[in-house]
Amino acid sequence: MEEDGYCNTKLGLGLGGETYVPWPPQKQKEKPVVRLDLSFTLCPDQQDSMKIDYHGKAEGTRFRSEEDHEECGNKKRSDRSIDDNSCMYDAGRKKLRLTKDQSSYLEETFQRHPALNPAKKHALAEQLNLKPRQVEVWFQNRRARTKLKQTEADYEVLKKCCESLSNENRRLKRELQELRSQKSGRSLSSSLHSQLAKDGTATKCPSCEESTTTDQKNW
DNA sequence: CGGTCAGAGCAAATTACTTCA
DNA sequence: AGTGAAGTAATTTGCTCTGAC
Repeated sequence: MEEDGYCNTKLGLGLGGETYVPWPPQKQKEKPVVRLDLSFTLCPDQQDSMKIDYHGKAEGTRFRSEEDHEECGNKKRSDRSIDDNSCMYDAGRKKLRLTKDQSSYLEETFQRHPALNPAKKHALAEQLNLKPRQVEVWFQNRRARTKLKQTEADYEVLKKCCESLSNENRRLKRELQELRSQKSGRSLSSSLHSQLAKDGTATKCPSCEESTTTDQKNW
């Protein structure tokens, strides 16, 4: 994207090869000139890579099909990273550790607004002396961490909910068991009768007699 | 106007490196 | 000093969306 400054990258790549090709290509049918790998055989050490943007990819460039990457110099899709990130580090992947200041500033920015637009990305990158790609990756990973944390939290809530429902279920089953045993021992009816005899206020529901038998079936 | 393509962004999964107990 | 686990930067893959042709 031009606003991302990758237009320059593409021009720069052209310099590494034979002939200059204007960007964008005049005709869509013309094969795009891709010499990214050749242009980046020399890799600066990490210190330098912090200063210079070596993103060879027009950021986010994707080969959409096998034909596509054949057209682009037989590069498999799995080789993209080499070109795309154009050897951010030496052949062996070295991992940059963000400083506390960088991390906390990114975190602060993320808390304010988790979305990242190109302008913000570049501003942050410049501010923190990082590459825009690094800022982008940080935000992607940060969103993934947030989501993971949320999933874990949700899981805990659901687990607790499940536990309490299970407990409630057990309690109700026990209660039901007790009621059944009381009924079968007629303890329920006798206690009811004695209660009636005592205060004489309760009136007996006419349906009770029959419901006793039907309830038994339903349970 | 609909189809195609390239470019960009993102999520998810994975890898690989660093740090720390 | 060696090691495994945890954290995280970076990569890969696949998908969607958008704009140009």
